[in-house]
Amino acid sequence: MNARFFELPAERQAAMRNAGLEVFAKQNYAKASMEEAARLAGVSKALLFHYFENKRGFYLYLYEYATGLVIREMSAAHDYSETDFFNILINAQLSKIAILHAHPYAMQFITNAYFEEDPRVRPALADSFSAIVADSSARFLARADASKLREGVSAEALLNIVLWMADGFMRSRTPEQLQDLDALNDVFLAHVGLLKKQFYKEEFL
Amino acid sequence: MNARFFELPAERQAAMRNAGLEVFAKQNYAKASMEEAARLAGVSKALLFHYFENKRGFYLYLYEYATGLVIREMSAAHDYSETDFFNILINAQLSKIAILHAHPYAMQFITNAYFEEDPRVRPALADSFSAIVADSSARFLARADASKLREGVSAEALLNIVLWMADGFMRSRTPEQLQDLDALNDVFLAHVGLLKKQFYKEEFL
DNA sequence: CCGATTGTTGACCGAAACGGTCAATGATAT
DNA sequence: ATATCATTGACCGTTTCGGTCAACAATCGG
Repeated sequence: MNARFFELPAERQAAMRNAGLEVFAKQNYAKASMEEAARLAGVSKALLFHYFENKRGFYLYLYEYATGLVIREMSAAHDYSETDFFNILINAQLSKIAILHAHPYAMQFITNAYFEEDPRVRPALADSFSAIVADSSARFLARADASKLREGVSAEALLNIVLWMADGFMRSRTPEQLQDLDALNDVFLAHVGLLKKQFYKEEFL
Repeated sequence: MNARFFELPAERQAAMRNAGLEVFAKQNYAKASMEEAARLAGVSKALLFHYFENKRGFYLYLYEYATGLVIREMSAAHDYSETDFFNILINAQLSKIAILHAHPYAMQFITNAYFEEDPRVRPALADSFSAIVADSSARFLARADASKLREGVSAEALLNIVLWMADGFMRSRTPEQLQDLDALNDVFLAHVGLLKKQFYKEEFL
């Protein structure tokens, strides 16, 4: 790619990046259109090809950008000293909410990349990132303090419930709801608080 | 449309329908391709146009089919005498699971149709179906017996949790997992059972 | 004020895919 | 044998695809 891209005003860079993340988040590599990305970014198609050698180069730059962004944001907010079951999950989910608020298409882009099979880009996509995500549940369960949970409550099952719920919650948000970060956090915290109240032994509430 | 379509062997009808539901579930009306639908159905594009006058006719037939299917399946399993909070939700979700098992793209097709804005089809899409879905939560809350819930538990909040969780659960299923209907039901029931155990007063367990 | 560099675009290219048509083929049933 | 009908490959004109390029405009160092 053309390194002069990074000399552009930040908003222009962001416009191209966000447009690219959007088209590749909504379709697979083959079907996503550079023309549409340019349209969404508000620049000419020729300009996109001026900064990125071709579709593949654009895609791979976005991949690097999105994975870097998510790893950075997720680990920045991570507190390794925290052991409370719900607090760990809440912190992780608040980070995800913040990412989705600031970069609505970055997560979906990464998810698509994980399943992307196009031979033009598949070999260039690392599995390291997916590997980190894959066993994050195991690492969570190893660290989270399950002793605060009421008798007979499976930590794995409760983790599933919270993760599925968080996923469903985020997906059911309208674009307007995604705009209001504080309201988003409040609603999520209120519901997870309800879970916590029922699943923790009384002495830990 | 050509009524002779219904004289075809059932598998052939299903192949065309499922292919159509798939392409319109994955893309909006404008971007979805009749060519791809034919490819997925394993028939020639000309045959599709033989049975459906044009893209619009195909889409509108699928809309009618999908909404009819979902309404039929959902109401067939519905028990109006049931008032238990969790049982109502479980029954509804088991119906959804069965639909998603048998017609993996019908639900997403309907969701897309709800947001479809293309002027060629938008005017022909009824809002009656969406209206039914929209206030189903209110009707549920009016009928469900919230008195079994522990002190201080909001029925609305718990409903959200279960719905979001069910949504996240279904979305995280792999295609292979979607194949095994019994296992699907078991996993879902186990998790919802865990919720029930914590949210119901002890005398109702 | 100059010329060189760089940001930006409209017009264009050949190829592919689009929605849609049609003549021809093959099967079936009377 | 004939009429009916399922089915398709080839084709139409149009649009969109990834990608290129010449040209214009802005900026900047001398």
